[in-house]
Amino acid sequence: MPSPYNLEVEYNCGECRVRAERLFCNMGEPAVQALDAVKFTGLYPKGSLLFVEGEEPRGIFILCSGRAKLTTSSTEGKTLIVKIAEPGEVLGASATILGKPYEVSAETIEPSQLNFVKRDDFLKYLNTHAEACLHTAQQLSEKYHSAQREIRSLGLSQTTSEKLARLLLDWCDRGGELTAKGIRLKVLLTHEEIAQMIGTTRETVTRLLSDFKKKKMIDVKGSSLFVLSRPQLEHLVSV
Amino acid sequence: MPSPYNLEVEYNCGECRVRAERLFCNMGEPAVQALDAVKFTGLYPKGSLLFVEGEEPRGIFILCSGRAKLTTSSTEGKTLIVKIAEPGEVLGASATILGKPYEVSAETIEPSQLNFVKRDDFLKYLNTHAEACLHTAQQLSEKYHSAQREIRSLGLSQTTSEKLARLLLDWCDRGGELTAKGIRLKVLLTHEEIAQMIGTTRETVTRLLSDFKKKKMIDVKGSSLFVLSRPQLEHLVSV
DNA sequence: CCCGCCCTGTGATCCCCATCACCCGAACCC
DNA sequence: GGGTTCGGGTGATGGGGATCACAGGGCGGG
Repeated sequence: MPSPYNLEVEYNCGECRVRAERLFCNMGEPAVQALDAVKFTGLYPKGSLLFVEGEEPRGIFILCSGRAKLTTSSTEGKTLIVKIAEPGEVLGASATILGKPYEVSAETIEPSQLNFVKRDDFLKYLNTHAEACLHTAQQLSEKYHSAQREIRSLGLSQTTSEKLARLLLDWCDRGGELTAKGIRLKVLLTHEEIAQMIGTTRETVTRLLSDFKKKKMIDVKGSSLFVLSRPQLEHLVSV
Repeated sequence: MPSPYNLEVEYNCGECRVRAERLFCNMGEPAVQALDAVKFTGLYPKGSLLFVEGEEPRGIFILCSGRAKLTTSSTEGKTLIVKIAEPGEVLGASATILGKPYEVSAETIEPSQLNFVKRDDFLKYLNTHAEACLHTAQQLSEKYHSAQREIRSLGLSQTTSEKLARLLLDWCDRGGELTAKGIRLKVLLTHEEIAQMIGTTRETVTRLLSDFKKKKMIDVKGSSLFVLSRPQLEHLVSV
């Protein structure tokens, strides 16, 4: 099958190979088939806006592959990246359920496959499929959980280096690759975006990273970031 | 019926007068009766710890009356108040659903009635009562929504006065009483607690409040706080 | 090839607010 | 009545980081 953006596309949830690994999608046949019936599969290039903060909820997006950043921004143009969504996550569920405006914006940062379900269809689906409802509750719990982590990081950190250290440690836990040189992280974000993740400025991120380098805690080679001394990083984090 | 702490107690959800107003409890007969069968009603004085951050989830608490503060704290002893929970809210649901440790601590700040449901019972209840599951999803959506607001406030505010102004405006929206002198708020929190809500120090809150007073934006009489000029407060808030 | 754009790196400056230190009044309780 | 505790009010000080300004480097596109 020809697939744009070099994406492996799976149009049929029933045949999806990775379904079992996905918190939400891992449901029994009836629920999956019913989902297949109402969803619209879409392919999106990097930088696609799925929905915008404040907009009335049109429905939910299930992130099948790729990644998306969830952001919120002030009228002054300052932007905060709330979360980088990974495959398997459901985007826009809370707003869709409550019928309130989306509380964040969602934008793909890689070519991505997403399954869209219209609001009415989704609500009907939840009402008729208890299993889907349960999985949605789990998804929402996860989302709340990670929002809570973000709150801790933003509210309890004393200094900006603590926030940055916490972010790096977070990355180690979820995508670190062990090498001889230390834990290798692929950094696909610019300093600007890292700054937006921890609520600071681009310059400060640059300065802190080179400070970490000077102290031999990390090393940067191209888009790879090596964590040389995890203990030192942890030492910066109080909480 | 004799009731400790001057609380009106309702032991029977089926007969609860305010049930219809409560997002979660407003369910049909079967779901309510099943809830009645597994819940334990408890009365708690001010300052009761319902659960503690990091603890394995024992179950959920439904806040029938009273209020509770949800907090998270660093090892250094710094505390952040994440939310003041109001009657009708379900506490500890996300941790209970995921089987992960509670992500916040919950402590009553008024004498409160709470209905407790053990984890296993709650999970069974969700599995057998689709309506309850749907209402739980709504509850979780609400929680996520308010967490998102908190993230915005913590991450996007430029200054502390902005955060404080935002908090006051929030209070106006949810519990303001219109009087000739302006919007009256009953402040039941100490400066210390206000500081913990916006991630700053007690001294700064004191200074900012007296600054606001000097600028005739607010006035304080005992535990009443009058918002004299809402527009001026809004002007401090950029987002 | 060279121009423009985006990302990174760094210096200088300034100000907000955390921190420490102390005082005061009110409530509370031996 | 005299401690004691708790909440509120204020001054002095210092540092962290936002802000502004500019320089270099990689990279794509005309």
